[in-house]
Amino acid sequence: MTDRTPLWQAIAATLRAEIETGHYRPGTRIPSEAALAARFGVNRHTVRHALADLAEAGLTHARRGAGVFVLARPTDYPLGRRVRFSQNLAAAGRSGTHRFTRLETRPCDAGEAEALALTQGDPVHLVEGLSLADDQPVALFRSVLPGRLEGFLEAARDRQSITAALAACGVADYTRASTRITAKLASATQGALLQLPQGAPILRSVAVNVDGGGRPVEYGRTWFAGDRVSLVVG
Amino acid sequence: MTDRTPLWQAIAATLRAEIETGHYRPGTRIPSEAALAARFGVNRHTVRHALADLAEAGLTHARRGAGVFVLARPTDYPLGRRVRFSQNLAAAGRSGTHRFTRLETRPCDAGEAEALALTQGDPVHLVEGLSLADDQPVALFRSVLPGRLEGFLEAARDRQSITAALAACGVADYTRASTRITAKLASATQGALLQLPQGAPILRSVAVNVDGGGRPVEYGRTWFAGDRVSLVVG
DNA sequence: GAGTATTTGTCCGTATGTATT
DNA sequence: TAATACATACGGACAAATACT
Repeated sequence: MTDRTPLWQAIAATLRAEIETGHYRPGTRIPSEAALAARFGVNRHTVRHALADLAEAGLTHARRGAGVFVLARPTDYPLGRRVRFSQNLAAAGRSGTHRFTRLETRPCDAGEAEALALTQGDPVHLVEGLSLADDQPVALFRSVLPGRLEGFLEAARDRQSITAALAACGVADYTRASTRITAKLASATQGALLQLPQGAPILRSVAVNVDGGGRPVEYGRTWFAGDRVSLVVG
Repeated sequence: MTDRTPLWQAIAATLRAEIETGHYRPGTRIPSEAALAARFGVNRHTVRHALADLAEAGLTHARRGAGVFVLARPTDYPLGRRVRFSQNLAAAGRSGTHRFTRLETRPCDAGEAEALALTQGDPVHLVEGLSLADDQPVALFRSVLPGRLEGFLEAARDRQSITAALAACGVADYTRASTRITAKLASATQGALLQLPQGAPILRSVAVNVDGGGRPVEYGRTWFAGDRVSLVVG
């Protein structure tokens, strides 16, 4: 019985298995195209065809002059009605932390006013920061909360958690009213903060969270490193 | 009472309103920075600050040497447990259609086998196509379905609908088991099909749909034009 | 900083088997 | 059957980015 599966598919399957069993670990380099061609006894182009398949599936990424690297499997980031950022990464088996880079109270602009059902110029609390998974930046966030929540900023600074700070302000529970997700390209500053090249793909999510009574309590925008995160729905 | 809202915010709000009321239509150019500066009686840099705000919000896009253009409002694409592609765009008040570009049955590869709980080489039906909203391409999709669904391809061709074809094969209802969303850059071919430049941001969603008994019936991958679609959760 | 070797990306070509017309 | 198109596989050459000395 002749084997009719193309060579490149067989090679791709072999490499895929070796990545998934951990023989080639995330972040490490796999052998060069020339080395793989020698190992499988095929032409370099045949190896390239297989590698293209892996890259298309998001398993590897080639850097010219450097080699082909195994990508970390994107951190799953569940999106549900009752999702807390800090819990997500913990659930994914990663050490998830975040750093607040800005905490202030100021008048809101038109967009923020619309999202939070306020009128322009009303005071809002602003929290900006950076989410890290295993010490690697995965997301930038900017949360805007209505100014009626007195003492929110201090609570956020002390507890280093938006959820805990909301609880301290009497908002014990809140749910995700809606989330919009679009793809953008990283700006220079976003790229610098997320340690991505400018022009790298990022996911922008815009979410409005409401309290038990349906009143908006948080207008959050988050920019995820597109290749380090996958948002999971359902 | 003195007005304490910054000039640039007032200008941004004015332009935002003019875009949203349709005074400036998607795809068209808004007046030059110099013209806007003259209109509002401010320095060009103040106008630039306002325009930067609009661009950051995804309303406009500046092209050096050409001008500032109004972007089409992204089509909202709800993601729920029981979501049908064709219904989405209709619900968004747009004329949503899709064209199938490929219909065939062939042995599955390793990744498809894992997603559908099959073994590699088992026959699967493949449906590829293009989703259009108002005659503008918004998404590419590739659905893979287990080969045990006899007559699926013919049903899909006749009815031009995956949902209807599944119903014809006895799968009356199916739900979204999980969806993963990541951001990628458009490849050359994706860009050509979606009428986007290569390197434009796209959303890749990978979904597995299951029948009532929890058996996988569809492994669908969709690539959305990142700036023409926003996925809505909740 | 300069120079060299390595590695991937892209192009040229050739040949063969398979499926479609 | 013949012509055509397509996928697969191999070989070579050079460019571009990177790594290393």
